[in-house]
Amino acid sequence: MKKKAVINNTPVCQVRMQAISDTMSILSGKWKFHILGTLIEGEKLGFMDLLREIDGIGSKMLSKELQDLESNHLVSRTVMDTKPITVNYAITKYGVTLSPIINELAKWGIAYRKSLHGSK
Amino acid sequence: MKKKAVINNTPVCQVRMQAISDTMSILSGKWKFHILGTLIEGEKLGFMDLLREIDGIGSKMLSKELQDLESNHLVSRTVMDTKPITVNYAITKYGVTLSPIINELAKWGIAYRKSLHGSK
DNA sequence: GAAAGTACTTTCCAAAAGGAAACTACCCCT
DNA sequence: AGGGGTAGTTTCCTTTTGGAAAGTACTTTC
Repeated sequence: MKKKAVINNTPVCQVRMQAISDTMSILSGKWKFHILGTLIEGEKLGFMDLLREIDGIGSKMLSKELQDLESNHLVSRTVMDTKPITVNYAITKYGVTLSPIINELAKWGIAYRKSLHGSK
Repeated sequence: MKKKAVINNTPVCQVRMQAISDTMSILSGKWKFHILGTLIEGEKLGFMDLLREIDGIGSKMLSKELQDLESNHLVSRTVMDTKPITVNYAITKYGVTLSPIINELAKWGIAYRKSLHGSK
């Protein structure tokens, strides 16, 4: 008799797995968390500000990632009609709902560093 | 006067950012969360079990991801001396500490689906 | 009118990630 | 000795990701 599949994959598990995939696909890429984290700290930053704040990122990636985040309503983009045209990027109310995730990731990462230290 | 950098990037922020990068690099790749999630549900699964449980994964990826997870002590691998040799994979005590992250990701993803539904 | 600042986009390329299929190797059963 | 199960590894290929550098366009300041 051949084992056919799915033992633990109940509907509940499937939904959870799908949900995790959704979240991760929205937050995928090397820079999403850096951008979100920076925007959560310093509200309302311009493109060049972000370029300076986020060490190592290039303008192509910053532009692309901001578009991704904007299309998912996590970040807002407002063109100001100042003398030299400026653009304000900010986290949205919805973007702030990611805070628990970001906090858990940071907490775990900090504990991870400590555990490496302790085990040596 | 040229703007030089780092407005909000205080030491605290730097540490948080680093921690998030650490966590994400450990959990990187398409399959890590699927594997961890499956192992958290059904404890002690064999290689072929995982291959069947995780829809779409191939043996190469499964093998590689399991090695990654094992080297970070999130998953244990035990060779059983049964008649046809079998191997037990299980989450470690340490791996279970990822639960809060996984739960937050799932929670957010479920809410995200609902918000898509509601806005239409 | 040249330099410098705003905000990007485009091109070109290298590296990383991931998948399909085949292959190894060993054991059990009939 | 052939079929089926265990646990992987290897090869070859395509897709995705990301980076460096240069270019666009428009404005203010010296």
